[in-house]
Amino acid sequence: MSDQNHCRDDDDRDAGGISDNGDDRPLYLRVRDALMQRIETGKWRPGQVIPNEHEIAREFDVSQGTARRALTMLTEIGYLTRRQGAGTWVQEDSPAVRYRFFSFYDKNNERITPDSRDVESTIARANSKERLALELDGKAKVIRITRTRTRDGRPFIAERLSIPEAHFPNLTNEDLPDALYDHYQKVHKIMIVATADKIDAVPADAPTAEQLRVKVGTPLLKIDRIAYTLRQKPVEWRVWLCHLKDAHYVARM
Amino acid sequence: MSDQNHCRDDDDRDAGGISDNGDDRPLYLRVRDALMQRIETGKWRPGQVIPNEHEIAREFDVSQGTARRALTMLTEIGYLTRRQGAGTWVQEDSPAVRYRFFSFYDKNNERITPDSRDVESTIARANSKERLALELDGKAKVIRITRTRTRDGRPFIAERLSIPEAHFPNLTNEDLPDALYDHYQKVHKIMIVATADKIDAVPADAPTAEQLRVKVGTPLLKIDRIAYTLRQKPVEWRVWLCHLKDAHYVARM
DNA sequence: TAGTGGTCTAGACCACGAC
DNA sequence: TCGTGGTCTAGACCACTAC
Repeated sequence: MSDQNHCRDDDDRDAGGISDNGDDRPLYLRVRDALMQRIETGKWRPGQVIPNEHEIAREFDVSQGTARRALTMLTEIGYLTRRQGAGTWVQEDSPAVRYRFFSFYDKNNERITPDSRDVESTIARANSKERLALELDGKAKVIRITRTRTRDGRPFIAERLSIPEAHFPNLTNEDLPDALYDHYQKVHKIMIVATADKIDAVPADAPTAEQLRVKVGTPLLKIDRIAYTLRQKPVEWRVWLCHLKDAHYVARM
Repeated sequence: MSDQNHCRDDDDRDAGGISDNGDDRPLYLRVRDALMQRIETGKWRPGQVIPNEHEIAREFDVSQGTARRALTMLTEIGYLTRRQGAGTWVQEDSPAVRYRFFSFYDKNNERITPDSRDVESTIARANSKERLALELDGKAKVIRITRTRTRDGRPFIAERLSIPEAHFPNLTNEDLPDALYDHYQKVHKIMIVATADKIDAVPADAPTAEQLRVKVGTPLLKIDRIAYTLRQKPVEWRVWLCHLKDAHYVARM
């Protein structure tokens, strides 16, 4: 705890607050991360109402303003929803949340929620591109997954992705749902909070053309994505090749 | 001013603070907008140091925390830069700022700053797509601009855009620089703070192929963008057709 | 009506930067 | 050393929601 407050009694440190354990970051960050952990580990479940800011302040032995700052940050990154007069909840686990990084919309500007098929996964030593993308050392292994994403039963995205095997033990033995980021969070306690996409247009090569049922040379949208955790660590590299008939990818700045 | 503060004297209202003038929004928003206006109108110029938060608080007759909140918001949207121990400045007018919405990078992940040529502009009654995109009524006029964006002298983007004539008087008589958003702000006091891009891959048609010096049918990246002011008003619709050899568009979420 | 989040204040100490 | 922004507190009132 900080000693900078002139009003508090320094003798009661660690009598209910969060211990500093060598963590000299500001209080609001420590409270934020402690609350975040409760959400990520499922102690506080989606949809659940959490204690009000007075109670949180008392629990961590900080002022209401500091607790509030932590809660505001968690609201901004989408972990929490707050409503004046009502309370604070963990963000609902809706399709809109599960697919919030799947930024494809149809011609009516409604979000597309895809299905998947032909899922295949293998484990291998990371190649040079994977080591660069995922910041891995020479001996690291990766899990490679390929899928065909479909929309109303028709293939529209050829997907291939790589993730560090060390972070996702046993993943190859699990049933993989369509929404992988959601799966990472629930099963592997890894939350994706940011992505960086490199985008270009490319002609379809022969295998991709067959996979997406288009002619060779058809213009495809290529999206090359790195996904990051809150600590800015890259944990997934994926490439999408998309044939978006009557649809589009949306980017906001 | 608010009456909710138990410590302040209600009789000194409007004796130096910001008047409410029917504006019942929170103080921090009123202070934010007042400061923003000074930046947008050029009263505070890029690179200039502005008064510290105590002085701003005193000027607007609010607490330091309230002034701070306004300053923090302006920092988050890129109007200001703050450095502990040093001070607060209006954001420098660098190429990185001028082209911050031009999100193209080369193969070394360095930002591309384009040139322009073959600029043409006309004024016309808005068509139905323009009325929809820019939220205009039936009689509104628009300025249409077409340009070829070049990189090291070679064309790589075919650009066409529409803006409401009412917001940009005399623009067709002005020398247009490469960075239009910067021009909008400096000359027309309209600041672009957000964009929404719809993205897809399309084959090059004949005129575009000639403009970009590629074969008909070459895959092009198509970016369909609406640009918004801080008040969420759409003020520009632009379409880019891009042939990105050894480059890519970047989107972050 | 009770309880929640939202706004606001006054004032303290700390970390950092310029001199 | 002095001035700046950054953190933190304690406590007030307001606006809204659920009961």
